[in-house]
Amino acid sequence: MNTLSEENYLKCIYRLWQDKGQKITPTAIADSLGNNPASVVDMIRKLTDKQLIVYDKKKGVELTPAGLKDATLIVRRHRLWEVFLLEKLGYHWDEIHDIAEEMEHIKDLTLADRLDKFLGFPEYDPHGDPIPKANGKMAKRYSTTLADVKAGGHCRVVAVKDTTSQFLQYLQKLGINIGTRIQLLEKIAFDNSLVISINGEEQKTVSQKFGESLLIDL
Amino acid sequence: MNTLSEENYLKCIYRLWQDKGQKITPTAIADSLGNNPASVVDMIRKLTDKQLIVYDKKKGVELTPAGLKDATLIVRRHRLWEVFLLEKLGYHWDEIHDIAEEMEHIKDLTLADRLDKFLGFPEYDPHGDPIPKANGKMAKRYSTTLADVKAGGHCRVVAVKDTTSQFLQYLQKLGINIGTRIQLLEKIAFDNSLVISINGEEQKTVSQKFGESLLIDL
DNA sequence: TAATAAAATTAGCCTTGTCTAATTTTATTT
DNA sequence: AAATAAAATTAGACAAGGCTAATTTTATTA
Repeated sequence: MNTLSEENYLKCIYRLWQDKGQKITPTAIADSLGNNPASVVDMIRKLTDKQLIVYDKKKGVELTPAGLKDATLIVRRHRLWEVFLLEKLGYHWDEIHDIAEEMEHIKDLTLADRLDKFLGFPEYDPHGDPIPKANGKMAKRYSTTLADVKAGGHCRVVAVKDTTSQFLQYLQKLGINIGTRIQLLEKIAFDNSLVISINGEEQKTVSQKFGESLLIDL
Repeated sequence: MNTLSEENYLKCIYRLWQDKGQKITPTAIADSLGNNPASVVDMIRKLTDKQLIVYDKKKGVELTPAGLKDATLIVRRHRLWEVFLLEKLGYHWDEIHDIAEEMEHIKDLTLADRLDKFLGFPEYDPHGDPIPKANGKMAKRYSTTLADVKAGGHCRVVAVKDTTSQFLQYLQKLGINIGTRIQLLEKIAFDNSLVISINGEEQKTVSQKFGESLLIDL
């Protein structure tokens, strides 16, 4: 059984691994969790002792099969609770992440599976992230962002890479949801700002950071 | 905001206060939580500093209005989650207490109210305990136990005072649920054992402890 | 009331998970 | 390759929340 902290580290490592497939360093983990690198080094030792990760100076941190299993279950619970909070309790898009952050740690062997069934076995959570199945498999993860689209190209929003309420509320204000169609009218060479048309309506300009936070399907 | 530990102490004090209306001593709290009295003394200091309790050697520990409010909310959340786990996720009577014990600590301002609405504003939880309303008020709590019934008397089970799986599974085995009708046929003078007839069927003998754990309405 | 038992409290220690500051190792740049 | 910058690590500290052992209070009983 893992502690709350251990679970948060596992989830963080899992996310970093999925996000980039790059080397996961103590500093990267520290930045991601807002912790001090010294604390991360301590936890790396603990998780290594528990055989949930392997740490190699060259390769960085990697999840072992056992660690991946644990991390996947945490992510599964997180995303299922997000669906529950939105669909059953009527929360908004931008309110659910932090609550699910707490609920994902509820430990009961059958809870995730029961919740999954109760919700009708959803494939994606409200942010467009695929929900791992009981066996660990999950639907396709999209990786192309709005920033990757060529000028003139059309696309459809399928997920958000950033689940902060700042970003989600901004999206709401712009009228963007999962499924919204966007045309990229122009890329401003100076700062990579993007001029877009949302659902065929009047054009708006958004930043490069914005574009990189929106996952799309062409 | 209270820590997990503080919340558990508040809930414990609330329960002891409701159970007996007796003086709540450090030892009583320690016994109830399975902690050492020394630890309890530490926490009494913390909760006193936060003005959630008042401790007087003569009167014992008492919740302040602020402490009562916090404790009531924790109990409200616990009992609502129990209803959810039983009714929506299909858990059994004896499985829900421990899970709700974790879920009651999820902190979100509107969560309890949304859950309450989603569940249809239940008055009682699956163990027959009244669920505090958003304003802190709650339906009647029963206090008469099967052990209080006179020989020959009839009664109806309305709640359980003990929510351990040991007790609940025993009840299940005997075919006793909330609403079950019981006739007390005889009290054995020697050890206060109770000879009962469940739903008018063949008689069974149960202990005094058993009788004191079952709340009934005459 | 004195003796004894029980309860409460204090003192000091432990573990978890965090931190800062100092040091060592590794990378990068000149 | 040497100098410098960045990253990793170690050492030592701290807060929370628990413990044991010892001591002081408070109750109870002879």
